Amino acid sequence: MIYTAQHQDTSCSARYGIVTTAHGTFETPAFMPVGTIGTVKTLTPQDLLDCNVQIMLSNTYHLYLRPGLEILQHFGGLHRLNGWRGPILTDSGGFQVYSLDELKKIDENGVTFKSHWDGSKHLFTPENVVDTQRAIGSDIMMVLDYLTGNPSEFSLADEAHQQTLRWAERAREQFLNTPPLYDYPQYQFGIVQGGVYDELRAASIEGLLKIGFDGYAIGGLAVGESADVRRKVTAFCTERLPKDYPRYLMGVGKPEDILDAIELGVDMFDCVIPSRNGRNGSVFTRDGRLNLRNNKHKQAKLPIEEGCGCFSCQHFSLGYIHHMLRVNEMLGMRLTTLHNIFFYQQLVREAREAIRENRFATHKREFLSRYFKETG
RNA sequence: GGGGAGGUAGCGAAGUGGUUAAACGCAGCAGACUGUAAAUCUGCCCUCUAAUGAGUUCGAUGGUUCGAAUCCGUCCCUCCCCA
Repeated sequence: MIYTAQHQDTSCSARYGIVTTAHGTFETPAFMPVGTIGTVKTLTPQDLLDCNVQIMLSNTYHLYLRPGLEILQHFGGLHRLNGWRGPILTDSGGFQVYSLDELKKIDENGVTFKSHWDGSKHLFTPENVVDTQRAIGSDIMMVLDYLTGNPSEFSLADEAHQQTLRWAERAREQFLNTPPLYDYPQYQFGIVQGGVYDELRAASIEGLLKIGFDGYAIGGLAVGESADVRRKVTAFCTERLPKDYPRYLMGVGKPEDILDAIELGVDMFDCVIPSRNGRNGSVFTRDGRLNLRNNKHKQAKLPIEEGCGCFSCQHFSLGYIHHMLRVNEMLGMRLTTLHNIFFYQQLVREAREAIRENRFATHKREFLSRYFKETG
């Protein structure tokens, strides 16, 4: 049991907890920045610590292709390769089934990808994805799942969820029958699929619980559906997932999406938004989103956000970061990424505080009211 | 003084008689980004219009032609080579 419940908010379903892994603990609700190929782009592990990151995410598909299993094992796992000594969760490559749509082929055995690097073919099975994550040495590994976009027809969503479930069973068996390659335990999460259909989500959860995992993820959301539908499906799932296991909403999301899901009882999140949007010049503040490349910021002497404790805001003006971005200096992307990751960590940190004080529902309302308020 | 090349929208640069308000790139203006094929992608970018649409353009001017950025004359201006 890796999840320790600490406090249940009395104003909603939000909860505060601690997850324990071989590389340390992290508090939930937690946000995991995405370091697909082994790094959160532009940041060092020390930067992540400075942003108060407690766990990062990486990707099995990408690491398998490069640097490859041999190198990963040569170094003794991803932690030793990339220098991040805290917990790491690896996605299975399941999302690539969705995002690399034209480069994949699915059958009962698994997924065949055409590498986006060189076009070479690679078979991913539920079993070898576990093996790969053993080589990576991630603290939490995800099962290989089959993800379709929303809306998907019932029949397709049904097929994907059933395939995911059969794969989950094989993945769990492989996990239980293989030892870790390094000297610490790893854990494995199952993934709920079923599109926007309650009936399928219910069946998916039932199947996963029967197999039994160390945590449960809600997959197949934030892939086209409206926020209302996402909220509805998320609520349906969190109500049925066991209380003593971590719940992870995969790929979500915007600050408002994360707060929504926390309120419904989700514990873990990951999303490329803070890092990718940062690189693209978009930053988050309490008063909403800002596009730093916009001309109106040229002369700004204040930091991105007054009072923000991040490295960027402590040392640089918005006008300077604007300039860095305009001239395509790497520092610009680094400073926006630093700010956004810090902002996201602050978002969940404040959520945790609010939960412990039984005021999360109010906290969320107040946050969103300011965040979406039109200023000027 | 002699010989050669050229002047196209903010810049660079296509186009050399009609489907050209004029390719493309850059710059500029905005928008998007949800388990990262993303330092990416979209849209706008002569003037007026919310839009449909209208108006004025390809150094200047005068011609040829049903029709010209594209052909001819004259002029202005750049750059290169030789003296």
